[in-house]
Amino acid sequence: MANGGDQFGLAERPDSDCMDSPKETKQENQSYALNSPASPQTASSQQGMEGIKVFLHDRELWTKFDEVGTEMIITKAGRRMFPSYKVKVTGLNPKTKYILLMDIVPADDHRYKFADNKWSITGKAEPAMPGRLYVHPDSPATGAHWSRQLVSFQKLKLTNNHLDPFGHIILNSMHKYQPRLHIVKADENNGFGSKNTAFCTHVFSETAFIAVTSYQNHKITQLKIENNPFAKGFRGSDDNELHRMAKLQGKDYPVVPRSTVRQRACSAGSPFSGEVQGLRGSPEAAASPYSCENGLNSSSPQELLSAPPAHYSLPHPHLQHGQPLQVYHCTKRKVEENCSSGNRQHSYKKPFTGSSPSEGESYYHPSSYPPPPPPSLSNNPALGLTDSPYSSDMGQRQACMFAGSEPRLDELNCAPWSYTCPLPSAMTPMEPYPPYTTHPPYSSSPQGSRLSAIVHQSSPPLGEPIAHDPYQNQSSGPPPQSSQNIHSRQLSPPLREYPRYTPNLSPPLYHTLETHTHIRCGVPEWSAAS
DNA sequence: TCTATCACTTC
DNA sequence: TGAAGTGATAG
Repeated sequence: MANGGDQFGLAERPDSDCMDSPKETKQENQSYALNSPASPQTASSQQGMEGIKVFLHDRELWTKFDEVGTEMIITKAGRRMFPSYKVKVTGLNPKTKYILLMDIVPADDHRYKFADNKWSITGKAEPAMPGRLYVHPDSPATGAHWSRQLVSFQKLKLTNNHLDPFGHIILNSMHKYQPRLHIVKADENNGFGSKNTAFCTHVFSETAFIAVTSYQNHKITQLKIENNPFAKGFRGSDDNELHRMAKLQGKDYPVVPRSTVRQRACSAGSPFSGEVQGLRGSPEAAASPYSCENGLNSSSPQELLSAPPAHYSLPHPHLQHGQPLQVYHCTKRKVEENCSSGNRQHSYKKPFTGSSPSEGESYYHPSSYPPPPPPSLSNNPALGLTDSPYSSDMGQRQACMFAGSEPRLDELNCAPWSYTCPLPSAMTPMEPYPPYTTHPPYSSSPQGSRLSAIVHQSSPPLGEPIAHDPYQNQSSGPPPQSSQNIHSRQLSPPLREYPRYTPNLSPPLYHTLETHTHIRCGVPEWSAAS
């Protein structure tokens, strides 16, 4: 791959302030574990999170895009990502319930432009959009469930509508982002956010992308057309395309598609070759994700919530491309801790690039950094996910989104975010986030805190040190470890719906959790997990 | 840059 | 069969 990371200008890697440098953190294969220095408790706190490994599905395809400089269309109505974000997860306790969710955080604080066939920085990023979390519709579900098959986030949609009422992830056009996967151990209520919530975060640098309202690089257009079934109609090696175009234009004669022309013109070099090259860092690393494990948060989930989004703030977190992020464990620390130090900011900056680990390697992320952490889960009922994961209606289940206000890293802090769970049906429109404010008001609400943290963190996280996971990256194959045993799914106990979310969480909640998130009351079956 | 609309596709 | 996801296109 190209230089991965550079394409989009991400050259820098996060430093380690907060986190240990990748190297340090990196632990070989297994590393994800938690040993993050930061967390003292790693062992215990991380309760079972340490052996979790995540493999990006279709890594090769992601890598192809990454090498060119992945672009994702964002529309007012919401657009799916392609390639789709799908992962294979192993190392989960079959009986323990987990909540899988994603967030997409700013990869740096720049605004990009595509000119001269390449991406370049054109200024400072706009304020981050409200951070939102996309909770996988099957959540909460047992480790057996998640391990059994690929976990797909293909229904996740991206939008540029700051007031989006559907719970889609809100992004700014011409800005670079990094998707992150968070695996959170469900609490007694099948939610997350409680104090001892354990979670880990995985980042695949090759999934970084620049959000656009229309494709800038024709190479990306071509890759999308070639690989996305829904774009099949545009594949036209034959005359089909010309005929189609002619038809569209109402002409009898073949017309050369504009795109074709344009593409040709551009195709010459890789766009990103320029300074800003790719999102990704080293090609090699591509597959691996890095994760940061957070073992547990001691702090209540809420704390997490409260954490601010980090994005911008961070100095550039550029992730390294290619590198796997591994999990950072933020373990137990309180948010404050996480957030606090100023230094941390820099941490992000440093890209993991440095030595990007080879594919195989993974870096361990210390969780320390404030936010990187995952989603905060909240105790809130709201956040609680109730349902039975397996319920037949899964289809119906919708993913929940949690929104935060802004994820800013800057502050590193702990500003709280709001999250929402939008459900299409049930969603309540939430309020928009406070527009770009930096700190959301919500900050510290207990309830939301953790989530927000995650959310926020999300942003920041990128910068954070990430661990690379060697394994993870392996695109395909997950290591054997995953236990395939499938435990029967436990149905969840009766669900409880939660009352809508209240203000405490974060103000902007976009949505009600109700739907998705119902929380259940006691069902401790999984408790054993750790 | 962004949006609405189009024809085409998958599901 | 219709809903929904695609990139292309014009404005």
